[in-house]
Amino acid sequence: MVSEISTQPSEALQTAVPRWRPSRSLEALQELLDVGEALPEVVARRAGMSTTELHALRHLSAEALGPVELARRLRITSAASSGVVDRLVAHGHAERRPHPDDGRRTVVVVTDSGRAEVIGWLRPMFQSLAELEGSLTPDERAVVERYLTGAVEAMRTLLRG
Amino acid sequence: MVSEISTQPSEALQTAVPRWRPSRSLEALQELLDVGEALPEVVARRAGMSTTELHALRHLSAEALGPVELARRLRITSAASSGVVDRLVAHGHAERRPHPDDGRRTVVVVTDSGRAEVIGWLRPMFQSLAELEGSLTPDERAVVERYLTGAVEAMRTLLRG
DNA sequence: GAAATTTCGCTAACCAACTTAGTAAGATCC
DNA sequence: GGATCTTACTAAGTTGGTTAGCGAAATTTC
Repeated sequence: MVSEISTQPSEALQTAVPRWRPSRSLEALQELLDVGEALPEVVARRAGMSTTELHALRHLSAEALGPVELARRLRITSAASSGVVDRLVAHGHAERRPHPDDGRRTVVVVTDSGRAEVIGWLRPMFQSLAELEGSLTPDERAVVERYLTGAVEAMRTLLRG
Repeated sequence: MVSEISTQPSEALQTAVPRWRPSRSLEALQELLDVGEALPEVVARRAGMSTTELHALRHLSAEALGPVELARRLRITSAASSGVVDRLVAHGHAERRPHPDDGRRTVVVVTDSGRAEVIGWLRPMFQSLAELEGSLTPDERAVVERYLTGAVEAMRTLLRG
């Protein structure tokens, strides 16, 4: 074996990277975002569905929605959302019901199976996170909360810009 | 108009959700993960590439890698990675170079254009985040760091589990 | 040091899940 | 009450992943 991962095979191949010298917490945030992105994919595949379907279940678990509103939240087209709902229904994770007041609309409701699917996979994590939070003093919790909402704001700005 | 988002059209449609009563900071974390997931998609489309390509550029900006190692980090197959590198090269964002010591290997190196692409889009966010962090006292920063690494650990456990 | 095995990067064929485009039905607005 | 908008859907096309498998180079085994 030449080298495990030879990142510096020669000077010529190693370009001058204008490095951030990111602080530890910025690094931790990066890492958090990375696993945060990997996690739904892994969990979804484990549960035999696509990432989008898992997210749809998450949203629908909080409140019943129509396909169009679901599409907006998932940042996909309503055509795609239609297919997502089809697949959820096919797997018994959701049901379509007619909207009582509006003949055009459909209300997508999560079934117990769907809710179990979402909660079952994510509960251990939420438990750990709740514990982690429990280990903080109220003051510390306030600091964390301020940081998190600030980070969300920074990212949202870029999202809109 | 019947209602903006009619979430409770009737009692029959509103299923009994076994609600978390998530704490504020857990909610903030959820939100952070959500925008954290939305952001690469939006930025990538803006830059005219796929999410995977953007992530590839991010990894390659830190260090030059071969397609197989890149694939491992992106959690895709080496076949897919081959295509990712093809597209990056086609857009002038990366170059393939032969590995000096190992005739089988290729080293993928980011070009200036590729680096500009990544940094240009993400810099404003990192700047905001750096500012946010600057507004913390050293003690607070330590708290945040501890929380973030703890959260990463909790999620990583689920990832491996 | 030759043969067997592994690793790397790639191509080909296939497939899942998105997009765009467009339709019909019902609601809303002068 | 006719024009316009909204909702949900279908059909066709595109993108970007997968599995399978190949040749070349490196590594291990005998």
